[in-house]
Amino acid sequence: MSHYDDSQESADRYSLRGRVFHRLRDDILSGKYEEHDELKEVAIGEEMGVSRTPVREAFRQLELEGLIKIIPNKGAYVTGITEKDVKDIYMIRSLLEGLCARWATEHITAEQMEEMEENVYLAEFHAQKGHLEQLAQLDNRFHDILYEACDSKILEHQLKDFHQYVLRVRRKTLANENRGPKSNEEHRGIMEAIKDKNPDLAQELAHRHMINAYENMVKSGLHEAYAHRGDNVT
Amino acid sequence: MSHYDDSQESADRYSLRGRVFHRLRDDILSGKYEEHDELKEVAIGEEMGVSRTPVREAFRQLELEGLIKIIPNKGAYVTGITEKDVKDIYMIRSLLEGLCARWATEHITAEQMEEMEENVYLAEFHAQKGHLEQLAQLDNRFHDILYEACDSKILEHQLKDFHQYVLRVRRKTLANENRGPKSNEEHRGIMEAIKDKNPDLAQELAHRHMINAYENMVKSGLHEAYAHRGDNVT
DNA sequence: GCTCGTATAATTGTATACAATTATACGAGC
DNA sequence: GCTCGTATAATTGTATACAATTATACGAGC
Repeated sequence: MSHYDDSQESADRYSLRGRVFHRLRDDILSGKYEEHDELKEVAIGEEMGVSRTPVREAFRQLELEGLIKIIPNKGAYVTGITEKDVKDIYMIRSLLEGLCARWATEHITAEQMEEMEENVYLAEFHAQKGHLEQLAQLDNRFHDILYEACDSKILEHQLKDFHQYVLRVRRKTLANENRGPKSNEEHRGIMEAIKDKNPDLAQELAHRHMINAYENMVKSGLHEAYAHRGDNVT
Repeated sequence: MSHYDDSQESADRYSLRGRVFHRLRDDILSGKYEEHDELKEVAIGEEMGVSRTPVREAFRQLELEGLIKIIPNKGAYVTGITEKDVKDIYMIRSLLEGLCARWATEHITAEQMEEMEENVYLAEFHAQKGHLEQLAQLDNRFHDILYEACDSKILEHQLKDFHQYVLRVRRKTLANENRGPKSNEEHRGIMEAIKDKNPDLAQELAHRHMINAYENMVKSGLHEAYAHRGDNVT
């Protein structure tokens, strides 16, 4: 559990180990490697043109991130994520997003408030135009702003971790054609509650927002999962 | 974020790397190494009689656990934990312990229920006798039972992680002489709510229990912190 | 005395060699 | 054809050598 650094940044991108780590992470999250796939040190090393040492170190990190499981003397295997795991994560997230919105109400800066408003208005525009790709990106950004605004390294890290983890089961854009605009309406509600300095309402709306996102995901069939990056699920 | 394995167990204890990892972890949590201390690969290696390779791999793991920060080409430094971090963790935990108690109400097994009851009765006995050490251990065990009973690998792992992390700021037993019995009374309430299959009450009580634990900790001065392992803070 | 630059030492980063462990191939025996 | 055991190959675990980077010592110049 790394509370102090964004796991995104912690493993530096410039050392060989950092590059191996990030690339393997992307490959797992994007679905290039699937559950139960075995990752072999030499094969990965040759593929990326490095020796086993940085690969091994990257493996240790991936294991703690929960993306692979290392069985001593045997090998490294890509881990899966069950539907129950996804549900649990969304339930946990719904509570923590609520807390985050509450704290954001108390700690948001003028600049962050500004960007959040802009985000909502811009998203409304793209929703009308049917620009799903932009909508998805604004959705992600909305949550990042919220996480930063809560002014808690610990909570921010926790939520980003969960969000990242859930990327693995993102569904195809199709399912989100209906959700996109509705999601943005909910963002507007959260944004206005924060602007009005109403922590109770902000918490409640952010909480519901996450539950709605989950229910929508289930309804549109999360099962065959594992889809494109950049999709909009929040 | 490792959702799939208890970080306790994931790094196997039998490889050199695993041993180095666990020993360094204990040393940091117990306060042998303090904030900003630098960990040098060769020094640690010599001290434990191993080469740099396992030490380096252990370092990568400790970094993701948030216990050290590695600055590329420079060194590994023990990270600190601020009072705000502790507060944030307790607020987050209070929500998640509530959720955990709710889920436990729905999923607890007969054996777990049995052990939980036993735990509460035994703790009451030790509280009357003034056995602080036993009380502390039963307190820890109570929470572990709760975590296991919620039947969610994700939530269980999350809560254990937080609990472990907070060990770093545990205060001396003294401060808990009053808290011990009170804490056990609260455990009894949670236990009975679970037994009565009352999820709302269980959630609320577990939530409050954690907030009370935090407030007690603050009242008795968490500041000069860093104390004995096995103390009772929940 | 202070600042700066350079030489040297210390330290981390990476590759590789060898040991230990596990997987695979394949034939003996039934 | 099936089971088992052994030889061989493949793979991971650990130590170590060398490269690259950073820290330290120390003297020149002001």
